[in-house]
Amino acid sequence: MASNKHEEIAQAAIRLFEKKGYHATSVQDIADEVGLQKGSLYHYISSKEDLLMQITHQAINGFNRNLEKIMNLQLPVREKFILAFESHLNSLTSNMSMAIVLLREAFSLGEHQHSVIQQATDQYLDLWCRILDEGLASGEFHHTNSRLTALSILGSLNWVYRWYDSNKRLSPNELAREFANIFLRGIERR
Amino acid sequence: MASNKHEEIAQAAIRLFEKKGYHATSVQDIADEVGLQKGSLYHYISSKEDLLMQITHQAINGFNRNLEKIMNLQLPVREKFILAFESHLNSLTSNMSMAIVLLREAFSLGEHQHSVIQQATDQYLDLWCRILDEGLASGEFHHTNSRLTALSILGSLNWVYRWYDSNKRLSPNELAREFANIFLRGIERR
Amino acid sequence: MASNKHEEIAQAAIRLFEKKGYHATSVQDIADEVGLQKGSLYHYISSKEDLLMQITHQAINGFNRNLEKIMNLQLPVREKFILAFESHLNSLTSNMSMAIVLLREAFSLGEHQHSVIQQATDQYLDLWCRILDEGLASGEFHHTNSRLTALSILGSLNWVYRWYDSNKRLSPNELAREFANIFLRGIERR
Amino acid sequence: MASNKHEEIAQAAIRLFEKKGYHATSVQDIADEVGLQKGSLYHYISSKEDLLMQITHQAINGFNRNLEKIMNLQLPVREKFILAFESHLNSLTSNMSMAIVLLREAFSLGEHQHSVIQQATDQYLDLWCRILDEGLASGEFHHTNSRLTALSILGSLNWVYRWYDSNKRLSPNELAREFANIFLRGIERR
DNA sequence: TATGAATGAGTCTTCATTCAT
DNA sequence: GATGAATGAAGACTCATTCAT
Repeated sequence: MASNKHEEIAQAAIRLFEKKGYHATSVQDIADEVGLQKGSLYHYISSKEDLLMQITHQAINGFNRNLEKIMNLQLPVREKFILAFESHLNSLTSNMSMAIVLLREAFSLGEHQHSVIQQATDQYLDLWCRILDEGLASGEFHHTNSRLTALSILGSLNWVYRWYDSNKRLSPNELAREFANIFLRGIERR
Repeated sequence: MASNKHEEIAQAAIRLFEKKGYHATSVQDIADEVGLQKGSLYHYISSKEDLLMQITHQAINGFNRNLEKIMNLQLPVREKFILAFESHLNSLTSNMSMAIVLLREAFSLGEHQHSVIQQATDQYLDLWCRILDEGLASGEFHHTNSRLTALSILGSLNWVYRWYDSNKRLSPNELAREFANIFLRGIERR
Repeated sequence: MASNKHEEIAQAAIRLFEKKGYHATSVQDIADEVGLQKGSLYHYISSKEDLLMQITHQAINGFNRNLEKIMNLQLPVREKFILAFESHLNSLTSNMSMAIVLLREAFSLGEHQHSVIQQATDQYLDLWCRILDEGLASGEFHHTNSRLTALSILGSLNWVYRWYDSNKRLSPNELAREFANIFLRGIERR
Repeated sequence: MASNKHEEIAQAAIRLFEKKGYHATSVQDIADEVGLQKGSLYHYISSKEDLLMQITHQAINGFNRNLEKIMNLQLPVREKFILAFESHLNSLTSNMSMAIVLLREAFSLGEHQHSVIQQATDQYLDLWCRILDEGLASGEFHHTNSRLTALSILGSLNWVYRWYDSNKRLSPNELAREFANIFLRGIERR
């Protein structure tokens, strides 16, 4: 379990990376935010990049864990499908900054680290494909290229951070249902 | 009209910004790519940020122009809708690097410049909303929150740069039709 | 008398200073090697430089003590001369790392500390001069500038750490006799 | 041919590396010495280590070149031998600072770079061995382990930087002859 | 138009040392 | 004795930009 300070630093980094971007955030900025000297940070992190890695890793893992839980439920595909939308948007909006860092800044990781995140992201895509394939197998969904459909869905959902305004009327769950409906109509057998 | 050299520089910048990201690309990198000295670049550009601005501006303008052309056609909404998908994906894939810079790096612009791009992006969203509203008015599409639907669509389409592989079987137009179908089924009246 | 821990730390420092050099060795490195925390080291040492001082001091003292013992023997100069070579190379090779730290890193000491070492080193040179002068007085050695000769000898002997390989065929005593022979022939009266 | 500024920087570095040591000399120190900003130095050097590399490389090359010239002369071995001593001490004392950097600081180079210098140093040793072998072949020198003898000689000569005071009565050539005599008597056939 | 020298602020990171617990 | 958090100065190096030639 990470020390309080470490968590505090991570949270500060998330805030700053979201607001200014990874590259535009200096280690000094983070230190200031936490009230430590630049050098002192290095008791808790090994490098700025490693900090980004931890954040993005934690973020993608959250998405994966939540979707896996849903996959394991004994429910009609249709309901799983809707829950998946809800899960994604709840993960996204409940810690929007972290999600933004994942979606926008992971690219700044070094090749190796980036590939680790990429792999976890691919896993997430697979989970979505599995839902679609289940629906196909059960006859509830008509035939589609499930990977393409999943990518379409994920695009819609991930784009949300670019425009979602949490003070607005739409709750994450409401939005999830709106989006789910569009896609459900698009793929359900009539 | 931009001199040849200026265009050459812009192209080099696009390539590099796409490959390494805006911040990770140095002015030196660009100069090397063009075969000029760092200092000489400044005869053609006023700043690195300005270069990014020009690229993103040109990119978003391309998207807007192409979609406007389609809007002005005298065609059934359904066909306009499909053409819009094709237009977007052709713009995107025909100059993927530029589109990537737009979608991924515009955020690195200063506040003011960024807001200019944002405005053009909002315009683009409006065009999509207009298509959906047209369909609603003509009775072809059933009632939806058109802005939400447009955002869903744009999310799907813009996400494409994250996974699209031009060497793969799917042409931009094929992909456009696949995506259009999903959304058409989602919003067309039965 | 130094505690065990203190000795352990000194030994670790010797190893590390020899391998990486004084400047390139961090206090952290030493702490790691001993299995202590950085902060804990300071119960045993007062500073990194002081550690170096102790090591070099101990080293040069060893050389001096051993040579003094030989000087006090009642033996023909010729034999003392040879014993001196043996003494030097035994001191050097029996704790090569320490000798290397003395010969290579003493320069990193602050001015004052360095001068203390320098003084002890000068003493060592004097002992060698005395041997040569004894030989001259007894008529065994022909006339030379004894200081110059001593410096020549010490150069030969101290250079040994740069190339001596303890796994090689040559034992320190064998090497001592080889070197002693060269110089004996060089200075002995025919 | 190196620009003036580059040479100026190298000279400043030599002075500083000699006086304070490589590690204790900061890039700032060098910049100050040359009257440039820290950053400006990097127009001329690629790194501090590279600067050290250049200096040591140039130094060892000087030693090698001079000794090679002597090797190619048509002279009795005895005279070559003496010339070699003179050559070494002239190289050493004519640019003492540079020689000191070579002898004392080359160890601070990274493994790869250090091995390059080491190789050139080994070559230099070989040249000395060849002189001794020539003397052996011609019957002028009696049988010795030439490598050991060469190492003994080089030790004597390289140690000189530790005590030689140029304001003192002894010129490099005089010193060379003193040293050469010691070793000549040590190895010449009677 | 093109150069390349120069800047100076800024980057991340390291490190010897101190000190409250 | 031992810890480990904290410091603060210093480290090498990068970079966008300017400008005299």
